[in-house]
Amino acid sequence: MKRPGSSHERIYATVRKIPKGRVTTYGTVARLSGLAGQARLVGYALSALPNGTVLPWHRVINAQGRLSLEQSSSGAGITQRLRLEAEGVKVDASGRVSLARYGWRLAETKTPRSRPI
DNA sequence: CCACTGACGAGTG
DNA sequence: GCACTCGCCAGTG
Repeated sequence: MKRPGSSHERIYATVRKIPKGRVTTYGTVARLSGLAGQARLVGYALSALPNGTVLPWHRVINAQGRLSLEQSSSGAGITQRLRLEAEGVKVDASGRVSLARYGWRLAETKTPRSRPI
């Protein structure tokens, strides 16, 4: 049953489920939160994150496998990159991440092929 | 209530 | 790979 609560809470709950060393896309988070097709809502929810909220938001990237924040030329983009690398996720110079390698859930289930680690 | 903006996704050229 | 368009929802003035 769906709870008429805030969509933000569902999104936060989903983001919290992302295992360490893995990344996922906004669309995936939206889907797992019951908000399929509303990837923008995820981005909006994360942008409205209260100060001091504990959430692995840095594991959420866009469908292109890039760090949206880094693209937007924001200081936070650097933080996301550092946090990902600290977890073992390799980030390209262009802020690109291999979804085929670190992709969580969808990418993992849809592409169960061997992962050249 | 209307217009604009925003951490997106998918499609098209 | 890049630029543009449409669709989606929420917040702000």
